[in-house]
Formats: sequence, C-alpha cells, structure tokens
Amino acid sequence: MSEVRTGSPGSMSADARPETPSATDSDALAVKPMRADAQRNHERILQAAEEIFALDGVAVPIDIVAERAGVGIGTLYRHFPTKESLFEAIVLTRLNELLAIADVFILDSETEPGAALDAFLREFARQASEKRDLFEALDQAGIDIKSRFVERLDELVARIDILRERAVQSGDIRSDVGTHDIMNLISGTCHAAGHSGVDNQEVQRLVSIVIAGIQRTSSV
Amino acid sequence: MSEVRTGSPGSMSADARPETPSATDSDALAVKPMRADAQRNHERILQAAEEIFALDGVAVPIDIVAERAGVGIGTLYRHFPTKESLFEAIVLTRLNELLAIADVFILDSETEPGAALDAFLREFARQASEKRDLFEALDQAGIDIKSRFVERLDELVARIDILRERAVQSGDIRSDVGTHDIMNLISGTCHAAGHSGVDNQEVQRLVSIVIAGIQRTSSV
DNA sequence: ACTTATTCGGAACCGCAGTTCCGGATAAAA
DNA sequence: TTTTATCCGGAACTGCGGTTCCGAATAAGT
Repeated sequence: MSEVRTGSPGSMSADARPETPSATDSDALAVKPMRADAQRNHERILQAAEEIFALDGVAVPIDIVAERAGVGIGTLYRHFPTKESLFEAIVLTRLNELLAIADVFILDSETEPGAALDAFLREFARQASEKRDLFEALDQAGIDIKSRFVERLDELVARIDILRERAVQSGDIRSDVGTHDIMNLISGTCHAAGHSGVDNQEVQRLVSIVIAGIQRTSSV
Repeated sequence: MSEVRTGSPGSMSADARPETPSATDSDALAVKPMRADAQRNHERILQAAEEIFALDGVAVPIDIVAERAGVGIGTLYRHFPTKESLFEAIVLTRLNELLAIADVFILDSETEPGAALDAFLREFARQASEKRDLFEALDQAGIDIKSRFVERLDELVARIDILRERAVQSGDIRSDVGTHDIMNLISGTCHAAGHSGVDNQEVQRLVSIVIAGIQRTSSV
C-alpha cells in the first residue's frame, strides 16, 4: 500500500529532449536549441499523452491527444513522427520509473528477500493496473520487434530475476518458478483486472493469491 | 492432461440453424427450409470461422474467413449480418462446450471437490489458451453490453461457483477467494500466455501456481 | 521594425476493414 | 424445359484513424 516514488509524474525522459544542447557542443552534429513555443508544445503533448494513454490505452486516436494538449495534429506529428513513437516515449518513461524502483529494492539490504520481492511485485502490479498503456505494452512484450521498449523490458526482467533469485536462496519462494512465469502471472493478473474496471485494491488481492502460489509453504 | 470432449469440433449450435423446420410447423412464422447450397455454405462458413478465429482471434478480416470458406463476402453477410454475429456464434459454441464440461464435473460425485475444481480449471485454461477467440471473448466479459455470450458467461460463473463452493466446504481451498477472482486469475493467465506464443504445457504450469495460491495449505 | 528560419495548424489524403447492393447464377417447383 | 424464388459473388461504398503537406503564424536574431 506504500507508494514508491522516483520522479514526479510529469517528468519526461526517454528520447524527449526539449533542452538546449547544454553540455558538449563539441565537434559535430550538435542539436540546436528548440524554439520556445516548440519546447512548450513538446512538453504539453507529452503530458497530455501521459494522462490519456494511462486512462484509455493506445487505442485512443491521436487527434484526441492533440486536442487535449491544445495543439494541432500537425504539431504533434512534428514532435513525434509516429503514433507509436509517442507511445514509446511514454512507456519508456514508465519503464524507467519501474526500473528505478526495482533498483531501490535491490540495493536495500534491510528487508529480507521474500519481502522485497513481494513488495516489488505489488508495486509492479499497481503501476501496471493504473497506467493502462504500461500493461498494454507488457502484452505485446514478445511481439513487436521494432519498438524500443522491448529491450527495456529485458532489463526489467533481469532486475526481477535478481530479486527472485535471492528469495529462492533464502527459502522464501519455490525454486521451480522462473522470472518469466512471475511476469506472466503478474501482468496477466493486471490484464484481467484492467478489462473489468477493477480497482487497485482488488488487483492487490489477486496478486496476493499469485504470490501465495509461488511461496515455499504452498503445497503442490 | 486428459481431454474432455463433448461434441465434435465441427459441431455447430447457438443460433445456427441450417436444418429444415423439422418439428413444429405450427401456426405462425415457420422458417422455410434453406436451399441446399445455402445450407452447405452456412456450414462451411461456420467451420472456416471456427478454425481461423481459434488461430488468429477476432482481429482477422472477414474476407479471409470468406476466402477460407470458399465463398464470396456477400454470401457470408447473407448468413451472418455482422462480423460480430459470426464471432458470437462461434464463441457461443465454445461456451456451450465448456458449460457441458462443467456439468460433467458437477454431476460426477466420484472425485472429491478439490480435485474436481482443479481438473475443471485446467480444462478451462486449456480451452481458453487453445481457442484464441474464447479468451478474447473472456476479456471483454464485462464490457460489451450487447453481445449475447455475456449471459452465457454468467452461467459459466454459476457453474464454477458450485465447484468452488464444494471445494471450500471440503476444506480444499481458501474461503476468501471468490469465483470472479478465480476466473480473473485463470483468464489472465491464459491471456499472458496467449500473447507470447506459450504452449499449453506452459499454461498448465502457470495454472498450477494459481491453484496453489487458492489452496488451504498456502500461507498468507 | 524587418527578416527569416522554424514551427503551427488542420484540411486533405490514404489504406484498411466492415457493410451494402444488385446483376448473374441456380436449386427446385411446375 | 420453363419459371421463379432464392442465393451467390464481388465491386463499390462508408467511416475511421494514421499520416502528409503547405500556407499562415511567429520566435528570435539584426
């Protein structure tokens, strides 16, 4: 139930770069600073997309996003050449947040392995069930060859694997469940929830059941 | 791993009615028998749709179905006025099969409650992960107000609830997990699997974990 | 204030998938 | 065989959503 925060909701990252070239202007292709209005619009779009995608998922028409951002479609396309690129930017932000959270748990040597895994998975589920775009991205995990967030997903898997491994070592969870199993289970749970207007409370209950299923104490 | 069969794969049901009026021709709106070719086409379409929907889901364009059935698009629309109506017919067939299977377990007083629920859920998962259309239908469960299979889903829930209740009584599973929880968990599991080219074997493993999670023996 | 490189905005374009329509084919009744 | 009610087939229509394009607007340098 505790919220782990890493960056403010509106923080961008990924390949968004509304800043001036800042540092090394060095020898070659330095990016010229964006015009003031361009920079403002860029951010507006990102924020609008973040809100709308979280609520309605990728399915929403870009016109809506543009409208919400108070910007023309042309402008939107100037900043993000493709709908997918916009989606990607958002999801990348989300994944980075998740990665950061995972790191917190990995570096935290206070709490014991089982609890750490448990806590992270719950946070994972919370994020995924709150941001619809996130779990839609999770769905296509294996599919979409091109989109860049797939590689980030691999990083996430790696992080979870660390937590899982530790929990296995400490005897908290079964050794015969892989990280992919866990991810499938968690994202599946979120999915089922997402399509039924189920709130986070309910999702957490389902996650509890899944976690109970991967614990050592469980019978076969 | 045992396969429960109820009807041959090609059997139709639902609102398909390629037969002659057969029985009561009684007083009013009796349906005239279809012309021979019409009847043949009707069945062809149903069969083609069953195969394609199972493999590719609803997303597939109807042209493909028509082609596969060796029939023009116009013909397809003559028999099913809407893509959804065709989809509905297929899913209804599937749900009926599932319902019949559930009944088998309900009526079978040999096996004990826990095992019965376990067996049915596995069969449920198998069907849902094999027939893509089925779990896509499962997804929209709460959403699509109009489509008729939603009511059938309720019947399914009722059946599962019987099995669950018995298993709770016999002390096999926890009393704090509802039937909807179980369905969400199972269909969620299938979903995660479906989007990663995971075979039934893998799905069954995930289901095992879920089942372990709802059993009495589990710790919190 | 003037100039211009850059950005804005949204009408128009394009392709895709569902659906309609109707002239031609045909099963089956006469 | 002729007739005709029914059915077939697929070209064309429709609406939707992503993307392109270019004249108008404007930030920022002189």
